[in-house]
Amino acid sequence: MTEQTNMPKTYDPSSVETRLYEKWESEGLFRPAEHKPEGAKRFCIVMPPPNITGQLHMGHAMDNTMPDILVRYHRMLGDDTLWLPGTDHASIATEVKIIDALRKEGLTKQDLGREGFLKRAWEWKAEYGGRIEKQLRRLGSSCDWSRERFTMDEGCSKAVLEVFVRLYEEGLIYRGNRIINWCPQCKTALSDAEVEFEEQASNLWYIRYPAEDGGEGVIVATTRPETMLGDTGVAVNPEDERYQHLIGKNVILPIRNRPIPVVADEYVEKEFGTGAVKMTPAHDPNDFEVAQRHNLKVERVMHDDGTMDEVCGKYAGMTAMECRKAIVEDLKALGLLIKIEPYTHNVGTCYRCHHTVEPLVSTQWFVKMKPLAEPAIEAVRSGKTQFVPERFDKTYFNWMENIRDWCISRQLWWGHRIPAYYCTNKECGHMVVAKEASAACPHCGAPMVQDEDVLDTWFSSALWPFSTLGWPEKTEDLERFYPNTLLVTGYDIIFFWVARMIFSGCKQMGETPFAHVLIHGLVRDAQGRKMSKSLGNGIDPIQVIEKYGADALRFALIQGVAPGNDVRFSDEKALSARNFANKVWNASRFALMNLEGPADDSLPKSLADKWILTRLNDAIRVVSGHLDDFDLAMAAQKLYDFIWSELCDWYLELAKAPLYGEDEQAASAARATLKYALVSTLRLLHPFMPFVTEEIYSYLPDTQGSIMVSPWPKAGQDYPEEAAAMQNIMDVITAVRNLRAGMNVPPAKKAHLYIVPAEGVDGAVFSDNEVYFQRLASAAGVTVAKRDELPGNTVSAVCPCGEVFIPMGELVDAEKEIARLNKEIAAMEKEIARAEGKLNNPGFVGKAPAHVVEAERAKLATNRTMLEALRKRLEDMKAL
RNA sequence: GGGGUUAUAGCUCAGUUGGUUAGAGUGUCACGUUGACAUCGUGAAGGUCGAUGGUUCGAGCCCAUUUAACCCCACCA
Repeated sequence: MTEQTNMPKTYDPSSVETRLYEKWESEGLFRPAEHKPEGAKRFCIVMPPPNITGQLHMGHAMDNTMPDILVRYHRMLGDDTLWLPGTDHASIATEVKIIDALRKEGLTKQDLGREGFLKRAWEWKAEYGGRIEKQLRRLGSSCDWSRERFTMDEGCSKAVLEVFVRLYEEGLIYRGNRIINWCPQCKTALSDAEVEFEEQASNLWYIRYPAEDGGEGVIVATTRPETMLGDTGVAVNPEDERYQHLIGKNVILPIRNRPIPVVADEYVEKEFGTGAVKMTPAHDPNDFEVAQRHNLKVERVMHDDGTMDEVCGKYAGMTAMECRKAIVEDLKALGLLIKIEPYTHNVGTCYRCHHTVEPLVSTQWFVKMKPLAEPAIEAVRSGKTQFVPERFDKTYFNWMENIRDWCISRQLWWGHRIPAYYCTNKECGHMVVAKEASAACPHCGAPMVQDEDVLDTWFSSALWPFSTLGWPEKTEDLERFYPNTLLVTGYDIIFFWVARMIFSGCKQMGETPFAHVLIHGLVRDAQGRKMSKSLGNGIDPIQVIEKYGADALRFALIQGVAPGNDVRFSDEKALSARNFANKVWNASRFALMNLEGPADDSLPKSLADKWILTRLNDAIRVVSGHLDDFDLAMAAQKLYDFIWSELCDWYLELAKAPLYGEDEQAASAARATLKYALVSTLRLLHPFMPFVTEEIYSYLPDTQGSIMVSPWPKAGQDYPEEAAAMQNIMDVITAVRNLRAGMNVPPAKKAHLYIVPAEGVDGAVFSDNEVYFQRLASAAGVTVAKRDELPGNTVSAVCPCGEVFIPMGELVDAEKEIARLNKEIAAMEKEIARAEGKLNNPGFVGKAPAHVVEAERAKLATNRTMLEALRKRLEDMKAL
């Protein structure tokens, strides 16, 4: 060792990560240049904004690790790189949390009033909004915090107003009384996307609706007897012979004792139930549509809180469940309940509180989707936006092509208030939609009041790729970074977010918001279960960072994951990644101990030097290629293999010879290569493991500034011949190790090697590089020999480049050696037979590409030589 | 009902446009502390790539059928 290094023996992430991040941030390294550099390519990503109420979870860790790798890569490439962070106000999720907090103080949101509640919400945002940002920093996210945005900040709110008014004026936003999903718990409307279906065991109740003329009438089957109070008709299939006589007539709705018409509609399946369906247009989406076609009345029978309303008479005030019970009892008493069948069906629930959703008719605001969906479908169909992996475009098309109008109003307070103003004069009733509040009605002059509702939280996040860049103003950032290059997010929010950003971008900007959408899967627990609060199986990324370091967490998240697939996260994975970081640390530590002294790049390079430089070039090409394809897992795998199996296991060991040797020139050349290879490798690894690479970089001599703004490595000169020669040496070393291990020879016991080169292999390569065998194969020395010059009592191995013999004296067990040789011969014969079969096949020789055939021939020739050597060797052994 | 994913070593998973004798991590076994690292090194054992059929000179990879598990959408009351 020429020099002690002050690098600690093991890498301790906790002592460096925060310090490095603060340094990066304070030096402004996350920010793009003031203005776009001449000729630079754009690389821009907007961060999926986490909810302000949220705590960092593995989904966020994935959402941020992947872009960070790509952003750091492109920054090093010299691209005009921006990663824009921000947070989401998460209307319903936040409001629910605040209401929970209020309840603990014995308060309701009504107690505070709208203004008081919003004040409270902003305080909440100030308190918790910062938490997630701090946590994102711990991951190493190199986003430009100076451009950080919030969906309810002034600029984003302005964008929301602009879009709402524009769409309204074009007739793409309208207010209507339609059937929507209502959450009785959250007391708000929901969009279709916000309803999750759950399978529930229930019953199918068969109820008789007698005919008006006193006949038998019809039996309907229903899963929701309580909604019969709102029935305004019965539907049958037009072709159903059983009911022809009833079509156009009335039946009597029991309990309410009113006549309702029987209508014929294709929607009804003859085979299901009785083939007759009760129509409750106000509380069932399908019934609502049938009712539209047949002019059936729409009558609500339920309050917004899910209890039965006044028209229900004695049932008023009951919950749906209480009412169901009572109705069933009453129908039974009336003799109209025919039978009850067990039945399992899907029930819609609220995606936030999981309360059963009530479909009901209500006046809400909607976005007319068809005209918006078309350009958005085209954007993906034409390839202007590409999903990676591609298969997710199917998910996207399927949704976009079957899209229904988007209910955007929410009966909440926390969010963007709908910019609609109503005249308080009931007789006038004029409505104005405008960016500026209207104080007086333009028609009658009466005071105006603003709509009470706020917008779906996804309405504002749909604008994120451009609202964050300053739109609707024509800012330099908008010009410079729109369209974004890439969006990275999980497949679970393709509908909620990705799809809506695409149509919003197409509509407002006239251009799709991003060229690529990189989709990742869910992070699951070690058993493959979805992480959830109720299961309590969530893994906290911060705890993983504290235990193993952010680099380890990042690496564990992307390593060995096929694109778009779910990932199982386990402690073992993080441990393995931590060990890799430590390996890199120690390899660097070794290098640093030996970099003291001249390092002359112009001196003749050793075989090992030329080999590692060639392998490094390969790593540079492969890693860059995978990053260009967004294949982070493959890039990480290549780095792992190159660093551990080639750089550390071979090159560092090989380099010890010149580094510890007497030859100053050789040492100088080795230092030059070692330094170059190490710096290049650290740069390649930096996007994946930013902290450990930066920390090492700071210890290296002659490196200035931060590794994160150092240039991405470019492949240099290749040395194919020397690399092949080195590979031959490595093959022999491996064979020798193999032989020795087979005989349990301890490393301390050195042995002389006799190498008989194969035809066409220059033996000088082995003798000139004797030192490699001494260091790595416990060799006392190497003699390049002819077969007839060999000593007796040897064990041997056959490599493609020749044979190696080790005289092991009494250690040689002839019987064991013969058995081993027989085994090898058998394997070789099998392989030769395979190759011969292939090459004797005229189809293969005729149709396979020339290089494949050539490779097969070359291999066969080598194998034949090896087989011959093995047989000879067997003869010799038997002769002993 | 429609769409999608997964099935490869004991376990967890990779495997790029079809082309050497299918890889890694982890676990197991043997040996080892050789002047970066035991968070390590060397070596070994371990797989008829879910099944069947097809296309092809050649299939883990492409096609069809099939079995099993899972996910998303639709929502026959």
